[in-house]
Amino acid sequence: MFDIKYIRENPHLVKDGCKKKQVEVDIDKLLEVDKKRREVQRSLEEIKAERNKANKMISDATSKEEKDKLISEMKEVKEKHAALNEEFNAIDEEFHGLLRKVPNLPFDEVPVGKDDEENKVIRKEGELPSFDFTPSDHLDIGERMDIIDTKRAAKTSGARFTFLKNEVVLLQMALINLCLEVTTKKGFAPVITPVMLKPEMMEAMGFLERGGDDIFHLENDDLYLAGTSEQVIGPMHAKEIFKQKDLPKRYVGYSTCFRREAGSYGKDTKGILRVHQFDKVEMFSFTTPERSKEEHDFLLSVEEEIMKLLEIPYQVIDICTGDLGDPAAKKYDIEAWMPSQGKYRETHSTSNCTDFQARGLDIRYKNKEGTFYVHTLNGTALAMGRTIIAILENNQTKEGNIKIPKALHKYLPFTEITRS
RNA sequence: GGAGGAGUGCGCCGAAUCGGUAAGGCAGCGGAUUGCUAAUCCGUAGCGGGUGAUUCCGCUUGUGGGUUCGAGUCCCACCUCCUCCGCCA
Repeated sequence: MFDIKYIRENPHLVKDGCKKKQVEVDIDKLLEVDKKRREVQRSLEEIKAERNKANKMISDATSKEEKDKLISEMKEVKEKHAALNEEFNAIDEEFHGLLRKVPNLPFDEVPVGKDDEENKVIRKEGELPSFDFTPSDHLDIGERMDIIDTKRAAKTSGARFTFLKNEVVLLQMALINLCLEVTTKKGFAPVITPVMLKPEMMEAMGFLERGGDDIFHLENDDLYLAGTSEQVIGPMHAKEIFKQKDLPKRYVGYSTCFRREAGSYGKDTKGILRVHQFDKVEMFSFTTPERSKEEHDFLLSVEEEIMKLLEIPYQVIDICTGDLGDPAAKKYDIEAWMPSQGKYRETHSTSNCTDFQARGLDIRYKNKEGTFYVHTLNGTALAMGRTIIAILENNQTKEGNIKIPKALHKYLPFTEITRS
């Protein structure tokens, strides 16, 4: 949720930010409703004060006649109060409906652009592999070696599902272990999260207003399936107040993630790049506002450290305003090199959501000066499916084997995937 | 799924008769004082509104409704936790 006070004081900055994000919100209407709402609230408070006073008199009254007289007078006030209350509820609902539509604003330094075409490459790392043969794509490798089976998954579950099998299962466990080792050494507390969460929490995290189509909803129980453990780790501390000395509070979550991939029909239909279900290790930080930019750089540095350990060539992207989600003020993606496609594809994403989610979740921190909203940040430590693709494709040999990156050797009983 | 019990101000504990308008304690934080591994004393809930500022007003007893002049207290629905039964990896 965005800060209404800021909107009142800086309406054109907010309008400008919404425009940059390609989001349509009627800020003038919001301010008009806000003004009306406060007026109604004021008269409501006056009438409540009147009732409180009169009720005190009634409880202090000594004679029955006096009491009855006061009570009969109060019946009228009660009706006036009820009418006013109804008016307030209606306008309050309209107000929150409009306020919910306001996204977080991008930082000034975020490149302005319409869509992902205008994202900026910040840097490239790692050397691209050169093959003296035509590299196979991950699905060919996977089927040949019997480590990925999307055909049978289609039979059991439908399109965009997969069975991971044999060595790739152990590879995934090794990847999880590597991530947990790197992150816990840096002070992230590991957590396995629920994968279902309540509508109000999903809403507070800023995922429902736009982008709700991508989320699975369990009708019978009115619960959402998490698209990332970020959506669950934020609400973990809802309605809590941290002490400043306990910040930054860092978690590394491991969970299965679910996405409907609505609107991506026909896109990346082959293999396991874009599936309804995958596992992911996710970092999440609660910080003070002063520290959030520094924390964002830190999360990015952890992502890069893991990519370097895995020896996967990648590029870092500064996401432009039009491609930012509602809750984010700034976002970096990491894209890994996929030899079969001859391009970089997204594997990581890290966002600074400033106080946008914290306000909705009511998560604050306290110091000598007072109580303030925290900033929340998230970042992918490692998304399993896509990283597995990068490892399979970048490390294939002429003989048709897959070399495992050294950093994973200590977690595995093999250093190469082979088929004789 | 069935039966019973519970939820009180960032945290922990906890009082409030027949409905009369949220005591108190601990912790934490701020301050004072003493002076030495600490003790004592004072202050301190949050949010919203309003004001130049202070005073001030309103809301909040798990959540949302209802009854009433007035609800922590009575009624309804829901949430969470505990106990028992049933089912179950």
